Amino acid sequence: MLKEERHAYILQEVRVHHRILLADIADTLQVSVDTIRRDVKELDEAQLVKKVHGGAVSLDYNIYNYVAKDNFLQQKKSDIAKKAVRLLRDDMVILMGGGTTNIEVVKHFPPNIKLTVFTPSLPLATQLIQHPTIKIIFLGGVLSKDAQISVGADTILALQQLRVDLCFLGTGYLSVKEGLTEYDYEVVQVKKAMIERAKKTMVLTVSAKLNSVQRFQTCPIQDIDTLITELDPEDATLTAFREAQIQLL
Amino acid sequence: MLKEERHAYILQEVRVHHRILLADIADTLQVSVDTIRRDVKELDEAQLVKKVHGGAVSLDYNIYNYVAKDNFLQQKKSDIAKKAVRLLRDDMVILMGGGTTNIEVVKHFPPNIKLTVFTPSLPLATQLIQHPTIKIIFLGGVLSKDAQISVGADTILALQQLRVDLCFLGTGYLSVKEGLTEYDYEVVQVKKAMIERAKKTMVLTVSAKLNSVQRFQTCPIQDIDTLITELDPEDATLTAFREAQIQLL
DNA sequence: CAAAACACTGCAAATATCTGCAAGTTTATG
DNA sequence: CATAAACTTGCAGATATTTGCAGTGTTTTG
Repeated sequence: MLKEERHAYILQEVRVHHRILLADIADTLQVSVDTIRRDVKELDEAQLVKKVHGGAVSLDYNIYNYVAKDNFLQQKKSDIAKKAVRLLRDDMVILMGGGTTNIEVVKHFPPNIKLTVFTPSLPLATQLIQHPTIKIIFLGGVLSKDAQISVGADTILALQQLRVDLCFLGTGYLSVKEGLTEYDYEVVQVKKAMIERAKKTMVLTVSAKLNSVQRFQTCPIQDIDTLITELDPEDATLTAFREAQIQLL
Repeated sequence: MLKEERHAYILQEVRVHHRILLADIADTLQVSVDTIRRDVKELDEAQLVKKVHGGAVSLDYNIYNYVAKDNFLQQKKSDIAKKAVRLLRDDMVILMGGGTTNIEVVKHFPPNIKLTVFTPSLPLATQLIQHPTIKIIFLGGVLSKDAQISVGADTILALQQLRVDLCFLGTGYLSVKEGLTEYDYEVVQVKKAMIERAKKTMVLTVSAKLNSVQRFQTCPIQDIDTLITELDPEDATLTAFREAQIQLL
């Protein structure tokens, strides 16, 4: 194998996954880690990748974005995500909706976890593609420009063929009295189908969004199994949900 | 064996495999490695291949030019995109594959055009979402991490329900003899289905990619209606395609 | 702060390249 | 047609590059 081929392979991997591990590449290409280290060093000197301890990252992939954006709300979402990933086990099949909280969950996926994720969300799928071991099935359909998810009959039909372990819903407004509500009718239809096809439904939301109500109902409160917020499960804000028999994390 | 014959053979091998090993060629042609080395040196000086330690690689595979070439390549892709959008009319229904050239086409869509676009490509859908008047239908399926498009049975089945006006294919390698080829088998299956469901198929590619061949055939040259490159349709490079009755833009 | 993972250095073996040369082949020319 | 000049090819020996490994230093992580 030519050095140039290895270089091309490394660049390709960096383009697709935004980051690589030297050991992975060495293993795949059947050469020593030292060789890959030297390759990456050259690519770094040629300003094609950025070499870091243990691997390399893409130049345009802005790691600082992630930290810089770490504002107050982001911190809460990160806390929610950490709780959510604790529910995951290898070989689970899950459904994920859209929203920045769910994206945060994907960022917190353990690097080696083996999951099958079904999603109608374009941004979520884009985030998932960067994970090395997740199998992603995108639920096709008409793309809603607002929500950036597939909606409509095709999406609902595709959902009806599934039976998954968990469903993570990251958008929407939850209230004890009105249940889960939404302002977009088409999104409601998709979420209904998602909840129906999952054994357990988890709602992920920052506490500020609780007790709000929107125009359309996705489901009554009883259909929600678990509520994950940034708050301690014992927090007084959540009392009403605790009384409604919702599991709190 | 004449030197020119060896040169032709070497160029052919480089076109097909993107790389060669001096020792392989020497063995196949039954001449010394030194001779092949000198041949490759000449081809390198003539800017037809790039000589590297142990062999040679094709120029468009030459990663060191990657950054420098990028703007140049971008200009070509922009030229291709401008030609492609001239084919669009309001209320058309089209299919678009992946690749940076297709993304460029989307960027060149007129702001008010009314189109329905079906696509299995995640990056393309993400780009399309920014357009105000396009109706997008994402073709769902298992997401290929390399190609960033949906592949597999679900995608093919969804495609089989369509009948569209135009299909834009932006990746792949086109040669008169071998037709449209690809290195990813699953992508080939999707593209086959796309071509089948479109009244007309347009291949969009920079001229450097022409006359290259990959492992799997998507379709023979006759199934392609139009070839759009950055070159003038009368350019001598395209003669073989003109003779194959391909419309050139 | 200690263990684990990773990086760096120098070295040796394998492989590739370069140089000069001699033998063979082709081409040009009177 | 004869012959010199130019080119081509393979080989041998010297030089250079690549690669994996072992030993040692550095960074990361819990």
